Amino acid sequence: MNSNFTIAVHSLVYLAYLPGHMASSEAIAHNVATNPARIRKVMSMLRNSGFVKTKEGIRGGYMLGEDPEKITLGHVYEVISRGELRPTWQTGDPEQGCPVSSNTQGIMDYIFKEAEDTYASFLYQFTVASVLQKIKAGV
Amino acid sequence: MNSNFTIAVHSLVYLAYLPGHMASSEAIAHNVATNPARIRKVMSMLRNSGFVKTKEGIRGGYMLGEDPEKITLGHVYEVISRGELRPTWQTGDPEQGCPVSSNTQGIMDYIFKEAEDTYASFLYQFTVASVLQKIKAGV
DNA sequence: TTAAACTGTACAAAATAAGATTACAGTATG
DNA sequence: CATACTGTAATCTTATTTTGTACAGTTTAA
Repeated sequence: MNSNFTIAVHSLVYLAYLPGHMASSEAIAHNVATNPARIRKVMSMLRNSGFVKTKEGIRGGYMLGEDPEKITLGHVYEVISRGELRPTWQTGDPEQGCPVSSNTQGIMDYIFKEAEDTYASFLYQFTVASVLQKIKAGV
Repeated sequence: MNSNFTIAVHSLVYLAYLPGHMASSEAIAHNVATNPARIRKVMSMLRNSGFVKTKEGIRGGYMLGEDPEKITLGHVYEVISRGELRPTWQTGDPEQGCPVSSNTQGIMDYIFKEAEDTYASFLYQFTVASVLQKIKAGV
């Protein structure tokens, strides 16, 4: 898994921290400690799902597209990182006669998919607002 | 996450498929489609946890150290991959005054840890025996 | 109508992680 | 004591992740 999910959550929390304010990719990048191009790429994905509104041109930037109480980390995860939790390396050899060699990958695919469902479900209990609250509480 | 968990499960299932039989790292590597040194590294971890018994020297190799019904994928995951599910990249900057920049990483650490607990718990429902059964059933 | 401050996107470079390969000391077996 | 194995480390190669650069397109305002 790459860190786009972390960056998405951090950026959304930052926007929730500055309500009604347009933040540029440069400002967000500085807060997140990465580069503006990467922020813009992640924000593009979030915009396609309605989590943020973007505006081009002078005085443009990003702001939340929904109430921070309504944006769950589970939903953000689905949009940004679904499918990236499992390793891409493939075990065994489909051409081998031994069923252990040829069929284990298929079972692992199933197990990884179900396990990721569990993982994503867990994340639905958190929202951008609840994360911001924890941050303010200094937990 | 690297693929050591997949390799561990595949190797254990292979050993369960050949009960009472010593398999060499070369034979396992051929079945898994990787190299013997990698198999030996993973098997070392499994041996430290009692999942397999190893024997050096001529006619040596590996065999299961427990009943395949008793080896759960959750336990194997804990031993092989615990802690590797989350990204290593760190968001924000602890030196910045803004609490969003300095505290988001801490919250993400907590969320990733809890989410991984959920992930590992899910895996406890599977055993080496149940995976082998699925393979034999051709699912 | 044009300069400035932005996003959107693509591509290349650098850094890091994962996997394969090689090597060799140590250990049983016959 | 030769052989067939494990245990482990070092190194090489490849894949992935992250960063950096560039530039076309969009909006604002003088």
